[in-house]
Amino acid sequence: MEPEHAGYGNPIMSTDTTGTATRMDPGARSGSGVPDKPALEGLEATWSARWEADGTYRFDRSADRSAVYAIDTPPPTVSGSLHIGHVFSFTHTDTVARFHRMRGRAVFYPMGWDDNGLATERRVQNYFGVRCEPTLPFEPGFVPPEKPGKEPVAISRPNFVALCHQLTAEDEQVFEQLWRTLGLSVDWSLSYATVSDRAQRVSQRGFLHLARRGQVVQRTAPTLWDVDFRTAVSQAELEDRDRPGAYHRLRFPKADGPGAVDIETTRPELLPACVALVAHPDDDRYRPLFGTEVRTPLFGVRVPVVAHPLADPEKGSGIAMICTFGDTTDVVWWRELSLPTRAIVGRDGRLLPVPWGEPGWESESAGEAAENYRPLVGLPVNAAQSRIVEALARSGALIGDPEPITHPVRFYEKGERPLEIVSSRQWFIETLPLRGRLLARGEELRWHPPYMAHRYRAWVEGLNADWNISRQRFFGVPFPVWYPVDESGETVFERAIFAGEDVLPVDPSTDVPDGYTEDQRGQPGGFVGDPDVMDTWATSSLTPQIAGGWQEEPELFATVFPMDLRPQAHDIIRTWLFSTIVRSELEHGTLPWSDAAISGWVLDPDHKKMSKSRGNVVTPLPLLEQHGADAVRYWAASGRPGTDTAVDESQMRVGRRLAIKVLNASRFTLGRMAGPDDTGQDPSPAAVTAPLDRAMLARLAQVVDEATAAFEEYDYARALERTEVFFWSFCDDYLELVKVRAYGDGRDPGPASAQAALALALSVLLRLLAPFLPFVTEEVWSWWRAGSIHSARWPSSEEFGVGAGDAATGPVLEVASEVLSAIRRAKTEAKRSMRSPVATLEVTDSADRIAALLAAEGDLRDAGSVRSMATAVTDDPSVEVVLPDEG
RNA sequence: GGGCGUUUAGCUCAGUUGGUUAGAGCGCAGCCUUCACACGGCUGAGGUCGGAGGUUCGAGUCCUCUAGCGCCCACCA
Repeated sequence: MEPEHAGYGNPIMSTDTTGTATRMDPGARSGSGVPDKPALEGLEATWSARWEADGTYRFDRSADRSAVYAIDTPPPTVSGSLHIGHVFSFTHTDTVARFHRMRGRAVFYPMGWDDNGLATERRVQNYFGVRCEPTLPFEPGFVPPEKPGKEPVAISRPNFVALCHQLTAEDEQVFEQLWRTLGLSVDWSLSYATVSDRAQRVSQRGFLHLARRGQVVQRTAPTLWDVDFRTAVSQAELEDRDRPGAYHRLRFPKADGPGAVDIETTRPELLPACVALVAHPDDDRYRPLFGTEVRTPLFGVRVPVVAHPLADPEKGSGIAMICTFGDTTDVVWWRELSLPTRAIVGRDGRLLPVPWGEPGWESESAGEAAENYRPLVGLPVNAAQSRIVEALARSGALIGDPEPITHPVRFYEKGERPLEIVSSRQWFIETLPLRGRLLARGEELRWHPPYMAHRYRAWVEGLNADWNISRQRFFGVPFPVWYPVDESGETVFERAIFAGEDVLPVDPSTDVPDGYTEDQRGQPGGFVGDPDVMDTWATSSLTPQIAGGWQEEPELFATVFPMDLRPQAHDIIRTWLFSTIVRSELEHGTLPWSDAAISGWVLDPDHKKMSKSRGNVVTPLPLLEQHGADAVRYWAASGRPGTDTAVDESQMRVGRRLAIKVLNASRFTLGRMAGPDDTGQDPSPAAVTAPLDRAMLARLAQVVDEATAAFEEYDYARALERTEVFFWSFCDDYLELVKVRAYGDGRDPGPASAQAALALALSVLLRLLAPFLPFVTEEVWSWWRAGSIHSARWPSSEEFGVGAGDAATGPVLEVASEVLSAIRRAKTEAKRSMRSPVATLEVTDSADRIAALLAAEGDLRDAGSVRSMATAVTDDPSVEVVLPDEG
């Protein structure tokens, strides 16, 4: 029993007033609290409300660390649409949470909302028809247009942020309702949002700690840049997309003397930004050129021919132009070869005006260069390319026709145009020096399934840049930093003024650093706030600290950190999982959790990846309404850990059938008992004496062990499968076999044994199924037990004691079931009713199996309506069923 | 280019240290209006386990090679 949750009482008394569809008129019930027509409809509403009211899933803060099971829940992006994938992976986590709760752990299972970042900004822009214009003043009482107009309304940053908060709050309500309907055993009192003050404090404090230790640095460096969003992005947010392009063969005349060098490029528009040509040091074709100079066509700039091992002799002409900056290889070359910078692409993706002939832009024909460049200024890179190719063709520097190719191009994962690389000032967490330690943490973490560790390792080994955490956006956690402005009005970035930890969170655009006053903002001798916000992962990487109350609730944090489980999907190993390990390593010198359970994707019914552009995204609510939460959970829990799984409504129908079977089999089982179960306790296994009953319990004990072992390894799918297989055979065979005997008055050893076995098995089976089907199991539990099944203890095979079978009773259930099947087969082939009698039954088999059969003879004869039965021991097993003549 | 996963009945998938005639559900067919369940039950027909080779008394299960599918990573001129 579970004395701490004895408050449920009997639902006949306590929930009839709710008038839910499952509740029949009390008069229609059988005596023991079992409804006559049990049904699934309405269970979600009834029980989710009840769990909330009773605090069934409330985390026990007084628990000892060793008794705590803490989950670092993935905060869903509330600005995204509800997605069946959420239901899938959150169900997996929930089954694990319920398992550990039933095993007696205090489960720390918070819900987080990721309402940070670009996704929210975009949704707010579209939803309200507004755009953020940071130069505008705050407008108190601003109300957005009822319907978004054609032209977005420009509003101030504070107004924009307010709308972000408003919309995310509404979205969070929708999500929470979905989660409650799905039956997640979350402690809703622990919810957090990534833009909350608390999350901002943690983010800013984490940043300040890094800054104090010199682990975050500000640098002006070539930065991956999305020209549409006008923000920097990090390596983790890149993705490659195949795009059409073309090799253009360009001729560079030698600067001194006759001759020329031909190179190939897909980005001829970057020719004005060319700072060198590069070939492999061992490439004999170009070796004589190393150390010499060539002139860029059209612009007449002298650039050196240099050697670097990254140049691939096989690619193109084997010699490439280095521009500042076309891609990340250019950055490597530029850095390692100490080349000058000639940047021509602005932050808006258009070509900048440049001073030909002046320092850095020396040209042997500056006038001509300026003439050739002028038409390009202000053009987007694509248009500039067309224009410059025309000019190159006219000048004779373009050799042959461009050769179309398809090649991978870097994009921001949420972006629509290829990334450019611009030089800008950004905050970086220095991850490159950490690689060794991060790899070791990856080894230390227990991955489920284990092969997911490869993805992490590949990512860490492939790191080529520190983590840029600055974003030039509006809605996010600001950096708690200001900079002095010197007397000449220049910002002195080198002397950053950090906020004190006691005043967090701060917004440097409205708060003032110590020693200054607001009227000094932006003035010579005054200060300016850091205009950027943090990368969304800079906050999400701290979810264990945010949820666990780091530095705010020290006792809580000590109790839950390091956490036990990080559940997440495999697509964000390189972002969320990686960045969380980085932050924990730097701040705490430990893993943030011991285990990571990686779930797969949900694919559409045709096994295609779901995406908005394909229009095949499946929303969960209609499925929950049609099939019921337990059924949808059944489908989700059938997906093996880490495996991509298709939306499969037929699986949901199977789940629904299972849930209904639980209702009916429970009703039947409880109806077999001599009277209402007035003890509220499982019967003693000692009461189970009949060999068939003992054999059934022995098999069930194995199932308990298997399910427990599977859950301990996070293999909820196996636990479900083992339980389910047993449950169906329990219904189809065992229940049929004991049906008649269990009708007895309970005083004979036979009926008493059957009734005890039924009650014990039902109690165990409901508990095994509770993590998967929380609603229907709770409903049935409420018919005959006090308290929530979800606070009941997980079954253990030790509970069965003497009830667990021994070798002698082992095959009884198996043999009896097989012979019963043979009887059914005979009746089916003869097209008889299953109730029709069997005249004689003759069974031959080995001595052991015949003995087992005889041990269940009475049950078998009852179940099969067998009039006469004969057995013989032979080496040739057979079952002969003789039906009486018809009529 | 490197790596990971996957390939078992029409479909979706189990198959845990290699061991008797390869399992389930769905779908399909037939039967049963059975007193827990027609949102049901029973029974049945369907695979030789992607391909080739090897190890072994014995392989879906281990090894090698190979093909298809999916994914991850990569310096993408």
